[in-house]
Amino acid sequence: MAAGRPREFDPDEALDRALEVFWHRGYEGASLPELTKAMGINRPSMYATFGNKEALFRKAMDRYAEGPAAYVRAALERPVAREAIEQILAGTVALLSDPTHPKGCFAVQGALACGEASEGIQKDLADRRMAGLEAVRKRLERAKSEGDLPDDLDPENLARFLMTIMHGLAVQAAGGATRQQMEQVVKLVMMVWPKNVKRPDRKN
Amino acid sequence: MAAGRPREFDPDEALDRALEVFWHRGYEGASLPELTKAMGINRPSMYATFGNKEALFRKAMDRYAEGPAAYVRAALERPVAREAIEQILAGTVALLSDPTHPKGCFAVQGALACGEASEGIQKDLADRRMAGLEAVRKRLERAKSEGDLPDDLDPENLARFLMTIMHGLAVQAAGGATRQQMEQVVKLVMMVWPKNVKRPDRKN
DNA sequence: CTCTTATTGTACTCCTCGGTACATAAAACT
DNA sequence: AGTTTTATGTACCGAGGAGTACAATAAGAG
Repeated sequence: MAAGRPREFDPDEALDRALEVFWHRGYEGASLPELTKAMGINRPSMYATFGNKEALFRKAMDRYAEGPAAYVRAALERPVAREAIEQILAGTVALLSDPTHPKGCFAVQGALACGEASEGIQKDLADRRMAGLEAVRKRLERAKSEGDLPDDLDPENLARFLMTIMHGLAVQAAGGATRQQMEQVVKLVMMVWPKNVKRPDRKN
Repeated sequence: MAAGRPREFDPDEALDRALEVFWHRGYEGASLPELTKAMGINRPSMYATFGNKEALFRKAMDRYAEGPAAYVRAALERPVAREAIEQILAGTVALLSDPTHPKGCFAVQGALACGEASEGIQKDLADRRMAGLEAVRKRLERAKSEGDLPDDLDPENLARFLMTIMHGLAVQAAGGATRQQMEQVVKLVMMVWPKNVKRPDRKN
């Protein structure tokens, strides 16, 4: 089989650049000229490699989940629930205030409100956020079954509370809040989050 | 002075309709055809009355602050800080789950991320959110001076915590969260919010 | 009734958008 | 070598965006 002319760019790297633009501008606010310029390629190369703007955005979503947002999954693996939540919030603040990324959260500002043509993207992003909620909820269910969470607290409500904080911080960051300001909010949250029930080193 | 042909629509009502469209679609996602159709007028009438799309959006911002979002100001006038905060959160949930309005918060999703051309709008909306933060902060400063807030709590941090909850709820609502789900979050917040220090009826 | 003024509706303008045709270039295969 | 295959770059396409020119219309002023 003939292999043809080799590609002159790294698709993963180009995707990372595209993610940054979508992150900064949102799906609709990111134009193809701005995207391709950031990616360092021309338009036909983008279409040949990624399909179209929508497909590029979806691949950027995956990239975000596996890259910048991977800290959530990692944090949830902690044996003690309270530490998992603490680590999630620390990771959130770190990401939101990382000067090497656009301000805010890609999953929030990628397509929070949009024209009719982008409603599919909007829904998919909302589903991703919902998946995050589910992951936290499941982790808190586990904590409850392990006696790692007070009996009178509902994992679903607590998970939604945590997502509310995360998404609220994302809006603060988009509006220019500093790392210190967000850290203070997290500090308040952790002051009121249920204290450990089980010993840190007992299980898992 | 000759008065000319009379206007055939009510500007305030038309502005309300425009607000709903901007609320639903965001600044960039709202097209002029969709706007004017909802307003029940044609394009030249819109330009003659409001200036242009950007001016229309800014007037919609004012309308939002004085209308749907006016509950914040009202709540802050309550004599007891904890009741003020409770009322703000109740009002937030009520607004976010009001089926007569688009899902979510206009001030958050109006222009959270956008193209370069709309950055002025984006900044102005962020300033509005910041003004809300300032109003809450001032109210909590007052509470502190009145002995209505524990000494070890910083009004600024607490205010930002509250805004984080409000904006986080706005994202939840945009993603389809129900009134009940949001109420549960608020319940959790109020469980941990500092209890009254002064008597409810002493001052003011 | 006529003149003036301001709104209305249609039909445009120009611009940018996402997406693509097509010719050229650079590799592998025979 | 020549052929095949794939990527690149330019230059385009139709669609939809915001904004406007202009003629028609509806009131008050004289």
